[in-house]
Amino acid sequence: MTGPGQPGGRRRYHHGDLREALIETTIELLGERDIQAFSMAEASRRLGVAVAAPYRHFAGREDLLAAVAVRAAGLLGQRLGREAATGDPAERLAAAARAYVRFAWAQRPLFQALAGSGLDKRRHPEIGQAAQSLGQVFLAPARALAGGDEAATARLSSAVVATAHGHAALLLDGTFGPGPAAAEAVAGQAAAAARALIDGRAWLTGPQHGDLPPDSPVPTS
Amino acid sequence: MTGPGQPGGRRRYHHGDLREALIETTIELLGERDIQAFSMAEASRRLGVAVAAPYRHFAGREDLLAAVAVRAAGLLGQRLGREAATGDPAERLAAAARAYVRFAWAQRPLFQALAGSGLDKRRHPEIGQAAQSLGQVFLAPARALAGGDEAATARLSSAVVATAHGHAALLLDGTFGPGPAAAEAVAGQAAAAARALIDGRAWLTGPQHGDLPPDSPVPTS
DNA sequence: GTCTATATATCGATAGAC
DNA sequence: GTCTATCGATATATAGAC
Repeated sequence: MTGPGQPGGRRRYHHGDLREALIETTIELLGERDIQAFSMAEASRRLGVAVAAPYRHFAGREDLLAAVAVRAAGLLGQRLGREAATGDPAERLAAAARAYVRFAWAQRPLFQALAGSGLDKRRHPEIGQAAQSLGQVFLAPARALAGGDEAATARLSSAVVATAHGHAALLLDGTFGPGPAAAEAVAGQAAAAARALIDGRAWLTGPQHGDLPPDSPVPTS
Repeated sequence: MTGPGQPGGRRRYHHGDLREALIETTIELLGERDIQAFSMAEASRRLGVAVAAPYRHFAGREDLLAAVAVRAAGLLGQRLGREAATGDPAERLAAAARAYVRFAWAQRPLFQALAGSGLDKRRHPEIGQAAQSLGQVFLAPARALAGGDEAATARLSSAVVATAHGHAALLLDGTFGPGPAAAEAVAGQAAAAARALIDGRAWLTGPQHGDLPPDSPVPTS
């Protein structure tokens, strides 16, 4: 769909769904440079539209990134549901942790829009809403392991989510070393850590620590 | 030390250590607005110097933020060393995880400069270097628990660091709910998760997963 | 309704004067 | 070591063409 060589860059967009084109181009750009360096102007330039055109569809840079984050939450939810669908509860929880890290690596730009964009969650409740269903993938097997105790369920689920998130964040960080070789190893580490947490979950369900809110399972900025 | 009311903002700096003043003002600004919104110009304005002055001391925005990150690594290392100094190895590891989360909450701007600034680690090796000593606080007790097995030591230490980091990131994210009430509860959760990981560490030391680099313990961007 | 053209303001960074 | 002046790039807002 690239138009004939206009001066000043490829013009892949003519007239159509600019909103959708902007989301796709943003994902593309997030894969090339840091999310902090993303700009509406560059997205406009790549699409061959005026820099002001996106403001007809998004109030600003934050709104566009929030739309990408919502999309990321949906895709991550699909992947978690797919990879953590079978097995006993412990296996499903470990598979969810592994899938979380795998998604962060394979879809780095999307994951960063969801969990590393610094978006203010209160100004973009649609992200938290889209992420809410993600938490169910962790909560359901945790509930089975906690034997119906909702407080214990929340603590186990939160611990596994935090562990998976921490592994993903440090992997993208380069803390676990460069290169794709580390990715699958870290995903396996996250799954193993989840199994370890399950084995030692008596520490999590003890009465010595303050309660956590029961519905707080997913990163959003 | 505020000078007499000059027009256009408080002038706290006259002639002296501009480099140090910039680092302190940057930390102050990071506490007021998002790190993404930090600008050299605003730091200059607040100090009452020209916008070009900082470039005598820092090559650019990234260099200034990297200097703040190095300072953050030092302070975090001090706090970890202080709070994880006593007790048996399991207690020290759990205390390190708790202290990690507490630092992230209490020194949010510094922690974000260290772990959430998106700095390219390869372009700022001094950050990784400053963070290296941090890893020792986790590695030493992990080594005692792993009985001298270096691969097992690295896996246990990495898992605890990742879990602590995940709890800290989601806490700052707002995922665990707003307000300072959540902070200490999450810190306790991270400590409990560390104990659970230790209890279930047989899962981490199994031969079924790929090795991780033995010296990769700390977040840097 | 959708997009272009344009104006204003701010930021990062550089060059040269003091 | 700091300032003035300036450049290029950017976000935002407005007015008007299609």
